[in-house]
Amino acid sequence: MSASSPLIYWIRTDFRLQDNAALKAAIETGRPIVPLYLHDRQPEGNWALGGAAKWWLHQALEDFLTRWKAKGGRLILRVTDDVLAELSQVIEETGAEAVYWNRRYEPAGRAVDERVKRELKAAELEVRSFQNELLVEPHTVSTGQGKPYKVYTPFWKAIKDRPLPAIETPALDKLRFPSEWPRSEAVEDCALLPELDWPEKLATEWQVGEDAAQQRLDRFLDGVVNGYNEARDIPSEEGTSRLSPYLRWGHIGPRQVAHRLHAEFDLRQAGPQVYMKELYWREFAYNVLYHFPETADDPLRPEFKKFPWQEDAKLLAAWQRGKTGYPIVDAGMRQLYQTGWMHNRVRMIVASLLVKHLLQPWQAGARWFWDTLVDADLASNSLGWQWSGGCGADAAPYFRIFNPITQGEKFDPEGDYVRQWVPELKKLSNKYIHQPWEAPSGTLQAAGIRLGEDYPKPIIDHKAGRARALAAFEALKNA
DNA sequence: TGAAATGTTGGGGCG
DNA sequence: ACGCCCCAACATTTC
Repeated sequence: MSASSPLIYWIRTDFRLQDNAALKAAIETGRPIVPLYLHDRQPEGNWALGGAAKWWLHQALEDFLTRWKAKGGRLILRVTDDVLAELSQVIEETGAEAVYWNRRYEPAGRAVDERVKRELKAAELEVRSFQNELLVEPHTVSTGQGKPYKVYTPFWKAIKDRPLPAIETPALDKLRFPSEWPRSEAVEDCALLPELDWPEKLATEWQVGEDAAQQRLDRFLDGVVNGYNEARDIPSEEGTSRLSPYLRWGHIGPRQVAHRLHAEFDLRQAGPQVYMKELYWREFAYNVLYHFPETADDPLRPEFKKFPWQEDAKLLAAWQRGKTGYPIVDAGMRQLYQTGWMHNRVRMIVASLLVKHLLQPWQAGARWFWDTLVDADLASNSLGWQWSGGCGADAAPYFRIFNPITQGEKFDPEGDYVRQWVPELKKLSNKYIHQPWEAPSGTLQAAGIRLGEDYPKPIIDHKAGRARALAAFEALKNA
């Protein structure tokens, strides 16, 4: 092997130059580096990127192009239907003798990576993969019985005292690039942007890229995290980190977040401690999906395959568009569609309504979130929806049914969140903001609301919906 | 990281 | 003074 032949750094969801294990190791070889992104037009499995994710990816690629250019290099972009064939092609064009990447963990990606690694090694290339996107890789965790954890708390206890993996700082000043570059396609060739005006709304909401990720973290650690344990439940406040899309796309890594928490905070304090545990919920989600790869599509608890869902396209559509008649739910669904993101407390509330009151399969909700969230992450999304459906790892018991009225009153007591996203209810007083159908007709009129026209009546009566969900669960138990 | 139903307790009004 | 009732507040259990 020639020491001056190029090395391909294969980029997937690790759009950052800092804290990058594969890149660090690549630079240390002293070889010229070819940064490569392969856009797979026809990925295997059911989870091709959703619309919001594609929009984000487009911006991420542009950010990364700029970033590599600033370093005197390039980002090579290829659109393909066959990742292995395209990678082999680039290897041939460049004369590369090594390929490095950071590991991914979802089932389809793992299958591709295993095949690629086998084939390239058979062709006598040096192939290395690295831990970069997780604090704890799933294959290193098991219970005393040698089984995967299915409950968060024991999982957390088992791994919380492990030393944090060290930050991997690439020596960017030692970067070398080849003198001749292979051809690259343009970001536009990936055809990631939809024809709708949707992206304009997303663009006003999100700054995409590595710098923006660091700014988000700075802002969160500059105070917000101290109140996180309580403020995280109030959707009208900036009480959460909003780092989820940045973690999803690797603009920032969990090591960077965890190390700063350790360095700058006392983790016995409630705020930083609760946030750290949330970071480990992400680890738990990856752990579950890794060990139970079917859980993106099927319930972890197999008896739930027979749950008597009552699929109904109209109900689903009303939920998707934020027209259920329950203000806190509609506010959440509209925030999601308009910004590509929804506050986590509200995610639980809207999920409960869809799965319980409306008896729609959790997979339908998971799919909508997958298409509309900029942070759509297969592991977290699957875990979250199975949690809501009562059929997953450490799930809420099925009979835990959120009351959308009291949840609204508890977590949006002044109605600020509802008024922001459901402006037609703006003039309604706090007393009725979470249950407009209870308002006297004069009050509604004064607020300029004709119920059923300006704003829908409740799609289902809460008490009746709750009773029906419990009956469905009872039927499942007896089946 | 619930909610509702049911049970228990204790204070106050009142005959 | 006492028993009775009502009800709020809290605790427990049930879904």
